Amino acid sequence: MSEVVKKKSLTAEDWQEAALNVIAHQGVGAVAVEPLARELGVTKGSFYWHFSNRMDLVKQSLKKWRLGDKKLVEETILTIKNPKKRLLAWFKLSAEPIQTHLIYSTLLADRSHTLISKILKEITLERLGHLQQSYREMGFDEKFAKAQSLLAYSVYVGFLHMSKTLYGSLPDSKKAEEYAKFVSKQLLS
Amino acid sequence: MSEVVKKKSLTAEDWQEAALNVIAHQGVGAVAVEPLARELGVTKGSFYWHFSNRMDLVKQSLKKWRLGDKKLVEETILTIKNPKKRLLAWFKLSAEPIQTHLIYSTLLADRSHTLISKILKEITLERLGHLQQSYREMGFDEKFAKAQSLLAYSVYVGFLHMSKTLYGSLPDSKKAEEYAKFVSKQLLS
DNA sequence: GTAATACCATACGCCACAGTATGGAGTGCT
DNA sequence: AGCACTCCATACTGTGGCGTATGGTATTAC
Repeated sequence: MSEVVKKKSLTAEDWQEAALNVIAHQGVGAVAVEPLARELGVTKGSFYWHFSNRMDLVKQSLKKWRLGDKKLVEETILTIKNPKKRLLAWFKLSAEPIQTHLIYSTLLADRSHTLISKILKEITLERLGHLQQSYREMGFDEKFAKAQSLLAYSVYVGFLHMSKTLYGSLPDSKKAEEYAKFVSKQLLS
Repeated sequence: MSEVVKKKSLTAEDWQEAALNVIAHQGVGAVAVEPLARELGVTKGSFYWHFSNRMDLVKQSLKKWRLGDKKLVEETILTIKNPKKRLLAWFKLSAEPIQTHLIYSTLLADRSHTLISKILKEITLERLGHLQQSYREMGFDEKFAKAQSLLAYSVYVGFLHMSKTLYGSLPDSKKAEEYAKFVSKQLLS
C-alpha cells in the first residue's frame, strides 16, 4: 500500500505547489484557476476560499519557491568554508536536475509583471554576490571577481536554457558532472 | 516633413513585424489578433485576409526572423577568414542591442508549441556548429572545441538574460564592448 | 467604363477563464 | 443535540479573444 493519504481537503500549499509546477514547465502566464482546479480534482470554489485572486496565488507561490531556493543554497553551498570548493559545489548544484532551476529559467523570460522582475533582480544580485565573494576569498581583486562572477553566472543561466533547448529538459546527473568539471577547469583556475 | 508614407493598406510583412515586436518583448503567448489590429489601426477583418489564423502569423513571423538572423550572421561573422577574429566578432555581436537577441532569448523559455522548440533547436545547433568550427580552426582538438563552444554559447545566452534582468533591457554599446573584451580574454586564449 | 480583385469594416457566435454569490456537507466543540 | 466554522460545489455575470460570414470601397486591368 502506498503512503499516499487520501486528503479530505486541500491546503494553500497544495495549490502553490501545483502552481509552481505549471510555472516550471509553462510559465506564469499558464497559471489559470480553473485548469488548476480540474487538475486537483476540485472546483474553483475551493480556490477562492484559499486565495483572493489569481495574482495572489502567483505571489505566494513565488514566495514559497524563493524561500525554498534560498534555504537550499544556504545549506548546501554557503556552509562550505573553502571558497574554491564552494564555487565547485555551486557549479555542480547548477547542473542538478531540480525544479528550482526550471522555475528560475522560466521566469527569466517573463516580463509580464513588475513583481516578477523585482524578484528576479533580487535573486540574481544575491547569487552574483555569493559568487563574487567566493572569487574574492580566493584572492582575486575586486574588478576581476566582479567580471568573473558575472561570466560564471551567465554560464549557469545559459546552460539551463541550452539543456532545455537541446535535450528537452534538464541535464541528467552524468552530464551535470561533466559540465561542472569542465566549467570548473575554465572558470576556476 | 518626415519620410513616413501614409500607406493605404497593410502587407503581410507589416503584421509580421508587429508580431515580432510583441514576441521580443512579451513572448509568443502575447501575440493576439485583435490587440495587434488595434495597434495597427485596423480591424481583424484585415488580419484574416492576410493570414489563415493566429498560429499562421506566428509561424511566418518566426520564419522571417530566422531568415534575417541567418543573413546577419552570414554577412558579419562567417565572412571573416581568421577564426580567432571571427569568434571575437561573434562575441561582440552577441552583446549588441538588437532585436534578434531579444526574440531568441524570449523564445528560449517558451515551450508552448513544438514548432518553437524545433526552430530553437535548429538555430542553436547551427550556431554551436559555427563556434565549434572556429575553435577547431584555431587548432583545438574536437573534444575541447565542442565543450568550449557549448560554454561560450552558454555565456551568450546567459548574458542576454542577465542584461534583461539587471538592466531591464539589452546592454548598451559600451557594456557590449567591455563584455566582449572580458569574454574574449577568458574564452579565447 | 466596367468588371475583377485587393483590402478592410461590421457583426455575429463561440469558448475559456476571472471573479462573485450562495448554499450545503462535513467536522469539531460544547 | 446544536452550533459554528471549514472547505467546497453550483450557478451565475462579465470580459476578451478566436474565427466566420458578409458586405463595402478603392484600386487595377482591360
